[in-house]
Amino acid sequence: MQDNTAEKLDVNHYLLNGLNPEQREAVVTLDKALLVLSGAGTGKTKVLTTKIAYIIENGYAYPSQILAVTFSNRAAREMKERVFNMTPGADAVWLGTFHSICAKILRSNADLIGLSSSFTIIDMDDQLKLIKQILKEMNVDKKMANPVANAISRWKDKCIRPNDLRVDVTTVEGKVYATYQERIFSYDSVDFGDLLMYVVRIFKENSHILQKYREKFKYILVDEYQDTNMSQYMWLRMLSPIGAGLCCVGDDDQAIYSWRGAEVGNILRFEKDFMNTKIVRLERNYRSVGHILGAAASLIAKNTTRLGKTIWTDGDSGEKLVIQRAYNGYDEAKIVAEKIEKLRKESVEFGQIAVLVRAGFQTREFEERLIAYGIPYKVVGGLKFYDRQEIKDLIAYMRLIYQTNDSLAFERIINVPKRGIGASAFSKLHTRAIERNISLFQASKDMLVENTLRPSVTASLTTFIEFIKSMRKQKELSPVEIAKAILDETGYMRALANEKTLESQGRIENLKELLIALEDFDDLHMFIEHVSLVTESKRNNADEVVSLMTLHSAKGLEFEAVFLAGWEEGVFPHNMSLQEGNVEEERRLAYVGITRARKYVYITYAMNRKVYNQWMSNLPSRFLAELSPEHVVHIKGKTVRD
DNA sequence: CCAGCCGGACTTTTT
DNA sequence: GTCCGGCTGG
Repeated sequence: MQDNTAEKLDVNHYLLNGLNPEQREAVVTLDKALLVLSGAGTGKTKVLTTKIAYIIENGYAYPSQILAVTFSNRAAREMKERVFNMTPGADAVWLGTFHSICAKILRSNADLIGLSSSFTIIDMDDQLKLIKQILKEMNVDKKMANPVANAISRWKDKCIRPNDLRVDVTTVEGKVYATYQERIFSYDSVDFGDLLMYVVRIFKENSHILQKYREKFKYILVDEYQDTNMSQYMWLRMLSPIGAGLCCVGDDDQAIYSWRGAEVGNILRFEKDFMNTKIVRLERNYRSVGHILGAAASLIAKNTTRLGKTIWTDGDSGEKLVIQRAYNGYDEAKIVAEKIEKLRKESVEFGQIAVLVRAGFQTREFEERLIAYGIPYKVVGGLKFYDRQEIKDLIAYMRLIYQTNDSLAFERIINVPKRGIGASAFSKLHTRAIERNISLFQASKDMLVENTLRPSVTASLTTFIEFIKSMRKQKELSPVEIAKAILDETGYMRALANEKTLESQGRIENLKELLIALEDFDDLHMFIEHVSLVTESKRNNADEVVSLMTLHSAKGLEFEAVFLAGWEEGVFPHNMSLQEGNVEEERRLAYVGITRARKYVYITYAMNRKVYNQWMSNLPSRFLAELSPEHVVHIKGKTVRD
């Protein structure tokens, strides 16, 4: 345009270096609603990060005018790191998960919903507790808690509120939903689904707010678009009604979250939804050898509802996929462990090896074998650091100190460590809180004034309440100091130390670890926000250990060698999916699994397997037959038994 | 109120 | 098998 064109071209040139033509096109296309269909291993993160840098470096927008949303914290972190390396000033970019971005927006507009800006974000644990509570009041079997929690989440995924006609109030789920929503609101809390639902509602009901954000975000980038649910879609459509400046990256072949409310339809419908759209396909794969890509392509081709794309490489065809039959689950784990040892001798690092399974519980059998073989491993996505009992206890104290209305936190710790306030005393407090629609903390204070509780309960409840109050007063304390005071003054640490078991030892270690992590935070609120939204601990990344995880949590990762275990009908594809008639999603899961590998894929299946303490024989997974024969080798061989 | 024992349910995937 | 929750006796 002007005299600085040459300079701009130089900048462009520098950033676009090393991109293939399609990637380049995806980066420089800014004036259209752009959908980047990005096959596995085709460099979508590279495109996204380069695009952000490109926008900033060329001055098309200020960093703060760019919104980039991902699904996982891992993806957000990776993107942040890579963008920062490319361009300074990128820290002003609104880059984060859907949930963290929404939390940010909701905090600055909480009053419009009737929440305080310091509302609490509750996790699934609290959610389930609350639902169980409500079920108990309704005299319904607690077994319903999980189905109810699920139903509520699915409604929220679609921005359906309790009074919506689509909620059938004659069902348990519908009834609980209304009470649940009232109760959680009275606690000044929101759950994951609320984060999106409330922001959508704010946008809908306050056009000036929506307008503000629309003007603010000149460019919106969305990662894993195939996994967006209805409320995320509504959210995006409101922020970018015609799709100007919108760039969605995704792969319909890797849509594996329908059970969580994701709608593949969103990506399939892209061209109809927005004006002036453009689709760029990234098909050139830089990750895997030819046989792996060939096998993956032949499998996914069996799906009927796809936009269609074929990943390819001009690199080596490499080794064929190995399919091996095992006599039973035990043998399967043994085969895998032995093969891992062999790979290690061929100098494949442990950190470059992953064992992927369909369901979380399947990791146990492999853990046992790996321990027996002395192979170091980690279970990814299993018990998360912030999910551990002792960590949640400590955080509950901090939550209560920060926000005394947080009755879920109150309930968690009122008798932890044991201070003689058991079920009966608690139930009195709870009843009072419900009757007057006040927090448990307030109810406690009231009942202490009335002095209607048993003397021993009065004494310890007073101590507890006073402790919380005094911590609240000491504003100058840092989060670490607060945490130390909690562990000390409540006797929590002492109680643990007295147990002297291996388990309590580990818990103490975990708490110490948390204290170290706490040093990164200057105020309590920042830390609480962090733990509410970030479920994984960032460490353990560089460990040279074998990764054990579900296919779902493997998405976005890559390894030199990948073991895909339990390929049997009923296990994978899973029975539930078969019943729901959702085999295509299982097939996509298989596709995701295979494409995690750079060089080696080993697929195993067991003829017999113990489920619920009962032996079952399963047929080999249908997916095995769907892999094009030219890319695989079968080893039916001997059954290895001890 | 609490510790310890017993019986049943559990297993799809998670921000 | 294991974990959780309910029941019972101290």
